[in-house]
Amino acid sequence: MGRPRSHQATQVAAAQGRIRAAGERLTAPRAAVLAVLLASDTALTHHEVAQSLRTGTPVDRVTVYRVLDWLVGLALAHRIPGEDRTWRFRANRDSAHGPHAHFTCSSCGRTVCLEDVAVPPRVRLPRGFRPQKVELTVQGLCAACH
Amino acid sequence: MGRPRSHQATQVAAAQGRIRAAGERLTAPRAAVLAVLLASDTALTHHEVAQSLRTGTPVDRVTVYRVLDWLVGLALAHRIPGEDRTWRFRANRDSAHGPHAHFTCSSCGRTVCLEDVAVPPRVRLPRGFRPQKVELTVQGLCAACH
DNA sequence: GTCTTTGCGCAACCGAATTGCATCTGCCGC
DNA sequence: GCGGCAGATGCAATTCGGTTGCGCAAAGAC
Ligand SMILES: [Mn+2]
Ligand SMILES: [Mn+2]
Ligand SMILES: [Zn+2]
Ligand SMILES: [Zn+2]
Repeated sequence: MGRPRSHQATQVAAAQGRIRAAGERLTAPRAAVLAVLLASDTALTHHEVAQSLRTGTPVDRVTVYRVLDWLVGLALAHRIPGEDRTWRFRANRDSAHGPHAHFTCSSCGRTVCLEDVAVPPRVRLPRGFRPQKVELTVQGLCAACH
Repeated sequence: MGRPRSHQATQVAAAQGRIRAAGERLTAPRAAVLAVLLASDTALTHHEVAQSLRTGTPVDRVTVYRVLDWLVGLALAHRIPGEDRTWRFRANRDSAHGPHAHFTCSSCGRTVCLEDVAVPPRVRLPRGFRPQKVELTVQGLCAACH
């Protein structure tokens, strides 16, 4: 299901380029993890990432966690909180991508970015409250599970 | 900090009334948990609820979980997903309360309902996607942590 | 008061994520 | 190319929020 395994392999070079461009230390786990994210059209859990790496470049689960965090810190990926209390990760494609909504299928768990749905720019808060981040999440059934 | 302990005690009668009105079996843990929620002006984690019950009516943690779920099922409370992967719970005050946004302080963790901020009623989804629930969460600093 | 149904407490369990620490390795300076 | 060192990895153990199974207790119907 999904695209051929080769797609992920072709993303390794792209991943290496991005890591180098960020002026960061290039390692096999980092390139491999980022390549997995780049090859996916849905946001992935750490578990799904580790699974994808089983064949080819096995990476310790802890390292997967650390690399994902590191990617988020560098803004090479973003982290999406899930109703099931697991983070999901997606590579940031274009550098000019703003905060957007997310959709999670309550049946299959697939999470996709709704890139064209911006989060409400202004929310009325109580006096003295200062906003930092706004999260807009839609739960429902995806086209496949419909 | 917060209001006097007595406030929680005064809510026990109110809690009993609500449970009876729902036609459900009345037990000490149920009334105690709901009373804690009613006495709080912020949404509480299961841990905070259990903590509140330590003195007075100690309730097993599993029972707290089950009662909270049960309250949500009866629509006597609602559950708020948190960035820190813990649910928070708040009693439903007025019967006519719709879906609303929530605010979580990234410093002290306090979560409040933004009752007057409605979630976006319509979100543009990909073809074949069917929405079920929309969650709007703001993270930032509350007045106390500002 | 008895009976049945349902909730409670306890202990064990689970999965996601984190931490501590020893070892390894990019990559900078030479 | 060749150290050397800061920083990344792997492994084991741990934390933490939440769940499950089951025997016992008690609510409330009669
Ligand atoms: Mn996204
Ligand atoms: Mn609320
Ligand atoms: Zn689906
Ligand atoms: Zn605060």
